Amino acid sequence: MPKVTEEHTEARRRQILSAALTCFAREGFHRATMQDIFREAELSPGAVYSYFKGKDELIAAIAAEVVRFALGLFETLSRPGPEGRLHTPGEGFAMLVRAFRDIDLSTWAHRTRLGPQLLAEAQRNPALRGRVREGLGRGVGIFAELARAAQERGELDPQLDPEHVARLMLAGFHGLLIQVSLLGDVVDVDAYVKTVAALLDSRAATRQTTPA
Amino acid sequence: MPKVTEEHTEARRRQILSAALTCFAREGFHRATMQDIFREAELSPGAVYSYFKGKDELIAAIAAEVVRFALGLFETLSRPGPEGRLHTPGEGFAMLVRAFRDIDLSTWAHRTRLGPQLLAEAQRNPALRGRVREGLGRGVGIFAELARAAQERGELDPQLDPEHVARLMLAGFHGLLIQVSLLGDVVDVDAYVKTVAALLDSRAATRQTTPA
Amino acid sequence: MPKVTEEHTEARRRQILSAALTCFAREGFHRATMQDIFREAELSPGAVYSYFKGKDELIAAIAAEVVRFALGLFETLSRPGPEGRLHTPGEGFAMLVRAFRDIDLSTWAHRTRLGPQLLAEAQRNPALRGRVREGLGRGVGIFAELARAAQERGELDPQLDPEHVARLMLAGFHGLLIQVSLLGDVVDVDAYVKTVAALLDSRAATRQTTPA
Amino acid sequence: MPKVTEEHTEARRRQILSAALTCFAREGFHRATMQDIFREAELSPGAVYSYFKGKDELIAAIAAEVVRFALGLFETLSRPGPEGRLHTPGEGFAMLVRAFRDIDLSTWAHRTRLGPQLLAEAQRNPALRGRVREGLGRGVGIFAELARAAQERGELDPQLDPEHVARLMLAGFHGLLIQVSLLGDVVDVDAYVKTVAALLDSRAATRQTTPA
DNA sequence: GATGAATGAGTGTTCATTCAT
DNA sequence: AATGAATGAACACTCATTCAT
Repeated sequence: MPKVTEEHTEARRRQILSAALTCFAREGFHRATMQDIFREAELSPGAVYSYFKGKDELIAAIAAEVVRFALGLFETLSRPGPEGRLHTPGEGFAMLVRAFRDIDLSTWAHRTRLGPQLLAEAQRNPALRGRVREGLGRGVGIFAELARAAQERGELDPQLDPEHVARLMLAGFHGLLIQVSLLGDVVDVDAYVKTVAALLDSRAATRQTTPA
Repeated sequence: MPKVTEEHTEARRRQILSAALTCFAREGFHRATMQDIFREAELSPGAVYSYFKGKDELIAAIAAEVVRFALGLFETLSRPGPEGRLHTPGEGFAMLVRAFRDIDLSTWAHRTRLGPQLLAEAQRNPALRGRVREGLGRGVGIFAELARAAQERGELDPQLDPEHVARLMLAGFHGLLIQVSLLGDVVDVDAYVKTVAALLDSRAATRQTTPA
Repeated sequence: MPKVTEEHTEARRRQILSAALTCFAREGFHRATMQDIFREAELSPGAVYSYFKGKDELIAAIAAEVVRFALGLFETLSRPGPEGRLHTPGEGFAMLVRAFRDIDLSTWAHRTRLGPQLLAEAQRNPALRGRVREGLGRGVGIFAELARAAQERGELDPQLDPEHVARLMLAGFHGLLIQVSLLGDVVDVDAYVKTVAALLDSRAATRQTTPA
Repeated sequence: MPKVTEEHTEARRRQILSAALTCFAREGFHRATMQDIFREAELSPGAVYSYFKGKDELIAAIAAEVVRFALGLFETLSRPGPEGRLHTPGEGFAMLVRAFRDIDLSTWAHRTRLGPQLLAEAQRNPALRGRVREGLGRGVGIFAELARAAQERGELDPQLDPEHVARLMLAGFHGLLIQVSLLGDVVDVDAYVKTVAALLDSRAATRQTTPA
């Protein structure tokens, strides 16, 4: 009992989760077997099962981590930037993509594979579904807020529905993951982000000026 | 039951494919068992296996159909509309979503579930991967063309990279499927399409005017 | 009813049996499927099933044919040859091998494969077992008779047990089929026959000469 | 059940192999199901599959054991006996049959059934085929050697082709298995062996006397 | 706490056989 | 008589999970 500290426990959890993530990204949730994970983690079945109740819990834990990451990011996005105003939608979008690309708890390639799988799996797995919906809802809320703020500052066409601008931003992100996971480096992520941001932001500044 | 031909055979194929689609949409490719499909199709294992070589071929056939549909649609999009000019990107996007929503070979709900699954599955399944990549490539090509034409007509900011505008359009579509599959009717598809189209099209008319 | 004559019926039976024999020799009794046979016979399942009750009956019919052939041959062997005396064991052995090799109702290669399979299958299949035992018994009987006659003529060591000489002759035949089926042309059948015959017969030639 | 090793593993392998051998001898390779083997071994499917990759490997392992046994025996036969000379062909034959009859890793009845099946199966199964050919080749080589030595000692008719005498000896063995598997105790194995040995050996003694 | 051999329900698939036409 | 689409029991095999040590 004194032997095993909390740190040890947490380290083991991370070790297992990391192995699982690698396997899931490599093979998909269903094709990856628990044996694969035991091997990747260099741990016995019993060891893994004493930290997680089963495969579903492993998937859920990974999903939870991804969603937690996203929620934290949204939180950041909802706070004014250094210039003292809320980020523009374009800035927000760029920050989302970049933050997601720069985490180090696994490679960008792994994450682009995992994202679409998680999204697809969430359709059927109630535990995932709740979490993912929460993340989605929060994302739409934040981005809609940015859009509304931009409209108020006269930087975005006031006729556009902020909620649906927000949905497009999320879609733009999810769709990017899909394209990268299937096409790899053919997709120039930076150029994509720049184009999307330009489309979202340049927008109404123009508008505003125009009519007058 | 001898001397049955062509129509009968084709009808059976459709019956099986339709049952498979229902099961895959309901349970996911991996969780759906062949038994589920036999039951849904009200056919015996042997009957199904005499039309398709196995589960993989069933998945491949469904993917092929989806991709074929998309390619046909892209073909339509690449031809000038009634006004004698190419469709604007916004029109193109709206046509894509609406066409996909209005096919009747199964419900919209089924298709929104199937899409993300197909995209996720394509990561690991080489047969799917090739097809999906082809569809993706063609889609980017067509939408980029529309974007370029719009730029030439002075309707889209010439600074935007047409390829990445096209990628965003595809992403906007895939992301929509994801959101609808997870959130259901919470998503107002028509409003979404209108917003995206407005964002894509209104654009440069304004721009044009601005500099002055 | 008038349409289909008995000849027609018999021709169909032979057509089916011949196809089955080809398939069984090519794939083995268990691996060969009824579908293979339908294809080989260019006949529908129903057609085949109206002539034979099932796969087992097909196997039984082929076995029956082989055994009938062997029994006919043994009958011939049991009758005195042109010189007015019974054949020597060596002559008998040579006649057995040559007769079996020269039937034309299928190739020698087919028959060398079928033989060992039939013998193995007879262990478990009661219908075959009875027939094969009958053939075996008759073979031992005939060859033992030849051996006894040779002993009486002073051409074979009288100390040898005729029954077991007969068993060796049959074994020499079955073992030849095995070797040919596994080694193909590596086995020089004629040289083998000559050697076996010499071993069985020469014996007494010596003997003959001796007394003098 | 952790920390089990070597002996345990080897014991399990033998337990499974033994169960498989029993089932194969009882039902034949194809009719025996894996379920039969699980039941006979009193083990679960997973347990069996963790020791052997599949049914084919089980068959291959059994074949390997039989061939290994035969090769070891041939090795023994190729060495001079107590009298300082090579065994006569008749002695060699008797040793082969007796050694095969006296192993205790399963009953003689089982082995007489397995032999012909293995020989038949080897026709189609390339893995078996290679092994069996090797055993056959070695057997012919050894027996031919014994025959040649006997010829040199003046104990065997020098006109006989040693290779084909050897083939007859192998055939005499395989054919014995066939007869015993089909006829059971009707066959007096000892008398058979004595007769065959006498035929092979007594031979030239006679010869010797003749010329004079 | 950790091990890993063992479990067994469940999977995708095959194929001898039937029977409406 | 002949067809061939359809059946469904049976098969080989997988893999998430357990538990004696």
